[in-house]
Amino acid sequence: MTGRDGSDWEATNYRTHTLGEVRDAGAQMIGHEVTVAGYAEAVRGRGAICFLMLRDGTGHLQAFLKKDNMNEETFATIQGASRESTIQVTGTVAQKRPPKVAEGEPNPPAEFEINVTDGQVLAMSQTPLPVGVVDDVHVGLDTRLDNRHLDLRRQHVNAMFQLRSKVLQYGREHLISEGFMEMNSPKIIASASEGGTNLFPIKYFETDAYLSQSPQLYKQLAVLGGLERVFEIGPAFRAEKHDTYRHLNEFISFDIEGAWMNDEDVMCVQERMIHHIWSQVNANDQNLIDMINEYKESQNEEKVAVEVPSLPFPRISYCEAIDIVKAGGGEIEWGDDIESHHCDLIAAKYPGFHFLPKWPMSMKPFYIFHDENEKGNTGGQLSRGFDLNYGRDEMTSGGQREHRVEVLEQNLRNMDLDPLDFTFYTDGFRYGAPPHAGWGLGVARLLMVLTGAGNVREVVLFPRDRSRVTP
RNA sequence: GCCCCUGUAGUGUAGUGGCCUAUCAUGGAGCCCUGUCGAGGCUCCGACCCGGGUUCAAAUCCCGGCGGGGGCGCCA
Repeated sequence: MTGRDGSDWEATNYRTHTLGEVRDAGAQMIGHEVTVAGYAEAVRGRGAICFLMLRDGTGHLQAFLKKDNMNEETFATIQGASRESTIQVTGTVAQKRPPKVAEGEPNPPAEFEINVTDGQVLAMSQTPLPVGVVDDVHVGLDTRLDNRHLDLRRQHVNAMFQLRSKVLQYGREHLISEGFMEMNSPKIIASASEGGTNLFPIKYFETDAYLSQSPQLYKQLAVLGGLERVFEIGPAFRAEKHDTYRHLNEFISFDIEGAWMNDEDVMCVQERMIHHIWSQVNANDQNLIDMINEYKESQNEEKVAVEVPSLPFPRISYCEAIDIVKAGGGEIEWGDDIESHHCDLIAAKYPGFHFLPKWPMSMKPFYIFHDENEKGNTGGQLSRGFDLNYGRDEMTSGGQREHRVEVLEQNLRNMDLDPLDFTFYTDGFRYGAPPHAGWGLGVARLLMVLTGAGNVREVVLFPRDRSRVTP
């Protein structure tokens, strides 16, 4: 049986063929008996015949039911099924009667259908649907998320999550090709791993613990332990009361860390990975992009195009970025954070992917490396920390890490943190430590770019934000 | 935490103190027709977030609560 993307699926007890398979290979299957199953997208016809439009994960196919050809009761049950009910039918593949075309118009390519001889309703759908699956009415995001199980059946939404899976696949694929290995770090941690951000406290037996805000310190320990090149795709939790289109309190972070590398080295890894992802999507997944665009068109939204970015991505150092913002009329001084409205000014010049390397050390966490000889134009200490932005939005934050344990401990003290709270981490540096670097990328942010989604919640299955913990 | 906007059938909307017995689309129920194909035709169903207040009169104005959206802040 042919599955999604042409993959080979074993027949199951519920179907011998997928709908997409009959749709595509119907010409060779005419007269063959098949059993298929799917959701009832439409059930038309109330007389002696009935058209049942079925949908499964591979596509749509019409089933044609005639009272004379089957058990009367079975016919009546299927004819009376509500939209989205799951239905299994058995019948023979036939060529569909061609539609009437105007004089002189070319005949459309042959289509196929199933002449049903038997079937059953597997589960009847309740009516009315809280979210129409094929209806051309706009649905608010909140309603959609409350009914994600149905929202997900909508073609363009489904396509977004297929695309998400592809992006992760291509990203993995690329990193593995560069010698990175996949790892997992604990999500239950004993103390604030970095300070700064707010953690979710949890009860861990008789002691207090927190949900991990980042795999940062653990992936470094793995590298120090000799794994050299690691990556992790996993959840990160932030207890911040933000409420924007791009923040969530639980998100999937795509992290890497590599030994014997500096900030520039890992920026190169990242741009090669993103280039690979875009190239692969461009080559293999235009059908998913088309589904998304089909919907955008119906809503009069701007369509998305997968433009493979050229390498290398522009590098705009923090100092340069400040100059650009100032030249654009923005109010900013060296040492200030580059905020969203500042990013708009930079994005006007660099609309696509661009790195922002060499931030002031004072703005970066204690584990970021700095070279005492690298100072900003006002004399402030620079770091080897960088961001990757797409337009106004931050995708990644990364950098070379501090591998000198005495500097690490001094950095902690400089940031009012107690080195004694971090011995689980700093101990890893006491017996020789390779210089290393890495980054963390927000998967959903990347998906927003690729799908043109205006809200990060659209590309996260069950988003967790300030006011949503269900479903 | 701050500011602005907003809440009408299952869904998405129209509505600017009396023209509201509340619009339209989609949907649901049913009938007719039917090898339809975004099927079509007809009938019906279905809503003003909650609680106060102003007024002769409130979906509409005011206050509070709850929900939603946007912006800011916060944010390795």
